[in-house]
Amino acid sequence: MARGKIQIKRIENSTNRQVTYSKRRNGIFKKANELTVLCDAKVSIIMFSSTGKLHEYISPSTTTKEFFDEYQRMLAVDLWTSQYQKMQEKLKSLKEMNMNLRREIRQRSGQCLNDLSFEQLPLLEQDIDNALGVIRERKFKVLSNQIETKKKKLRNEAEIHRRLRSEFEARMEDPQYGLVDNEEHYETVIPGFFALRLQQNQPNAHAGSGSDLTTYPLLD
Amino acid sequence: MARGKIQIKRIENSTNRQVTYSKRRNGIFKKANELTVLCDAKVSIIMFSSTGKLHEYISPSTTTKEFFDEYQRMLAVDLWTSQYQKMQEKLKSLKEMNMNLRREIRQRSGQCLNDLSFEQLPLLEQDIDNALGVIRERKFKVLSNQIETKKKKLRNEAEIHRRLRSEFEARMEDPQYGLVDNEEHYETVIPGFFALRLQQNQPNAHAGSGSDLTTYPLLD
DNA sequence: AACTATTTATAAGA
DNA sequence: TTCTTATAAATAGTT
Repeated sequence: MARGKIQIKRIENSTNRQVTYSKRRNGIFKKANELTVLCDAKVSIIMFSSTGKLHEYISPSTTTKEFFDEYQRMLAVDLWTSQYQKMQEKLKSLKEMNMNLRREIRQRSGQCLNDLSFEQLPLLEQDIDNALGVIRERKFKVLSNQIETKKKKLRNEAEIHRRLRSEFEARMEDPQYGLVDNEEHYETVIPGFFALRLQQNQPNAHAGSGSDLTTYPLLD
Repeated sequence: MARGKIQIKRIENSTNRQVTYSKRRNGIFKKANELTVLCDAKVSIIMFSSTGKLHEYISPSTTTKEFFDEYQRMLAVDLWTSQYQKMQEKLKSLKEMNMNLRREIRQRSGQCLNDLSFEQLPLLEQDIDNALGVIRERKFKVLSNQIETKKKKLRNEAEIHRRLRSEFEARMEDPQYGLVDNEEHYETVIPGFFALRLQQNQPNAHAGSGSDLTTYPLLD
């Protein structure tokens, strides 16, 4: 529009196109702002250049979000139906799934058995019976492991005890040391030594707690 | 900008303002379209006049929704946070809930017991054991009810049988009727009569199916 | 809505 | 990108 008229068609020269884009963009934004002020209007302009760069103008005193909200309200066209509705469907199906899972748990807990048909009842019973077996087996295994571990520890400490005692007795016979208060000596060398001996006499005092159904002997 | 320069400030004359709005709006839309063509850009313009009227320009080859979507993507700013994000949080929490419920069911089925601590195992066992008791009780009750119902039916039909037989015998002695094929007569009066008699001899043929753990006698 | 004097936007060049 | 400037385009005020 200056120094020669131009045809309104794509500018093939890339640099030129960019320059024109920049100039005209500013021109439009300026006009938009003038319109806003002169006519007390609200204007939103968003543009993407051919290179994908984003530029926007928005009248002062408003935000793009407000603009879109108002736009939606005006047209009564929900631009977000697709995403929104999909989400709502997902939500609904999840809630339903949730409800079913809860019901299954309730039934497995022995509640709400009225929902079950006569045929389903024995199936549920059998299923839960199996599960109970598995869980008992598992509990037993875990307990056994713990017992095994404790037994090993015990053996280990008994061994330490034995060695200390023999060393102690050897020293008792060694005139280099003479007589000392044995028990105090022991406590100095291994703190908790006497507690250990006590423990040997009542080893399963705390084993098996947590279940009032089954108890297992700690030592065989 | 013609016939005299104007100040860029709100046009107080309402008619004038409207006219200017209209003229300049067209000017901007024209410029926007030129930009679209010349520079291969995409432009969206939305404006509200001071009277609240909506006008929009959108580059051909795109839609306002696409535009907003792209705009959101570009800015990584969620314009719909309020509606959208809340929903996403809800979705997330539901999914999590769902997962937990599934895990509980798995554990109640005897799977994934590794997730349980040593203390939880006996609690689960006890819980399931209780549930099993409830379910067995329930099963028994339902079975008992069914048995009770069948017994009543049976008594009822036996009574019908008894009455028919006595009526039949009374008629046999009545010379008015003479001799007839008794069984055919019976089938006509009560279809399934002979089947009923059969049933009386093996009443619990199908009772107790569905459970291989417990069976109950149909009659006491 | 049309006209037109004038302002403004801008294409091309620097 | 910015400045310059000749010129095209937009438009304020008028009809």
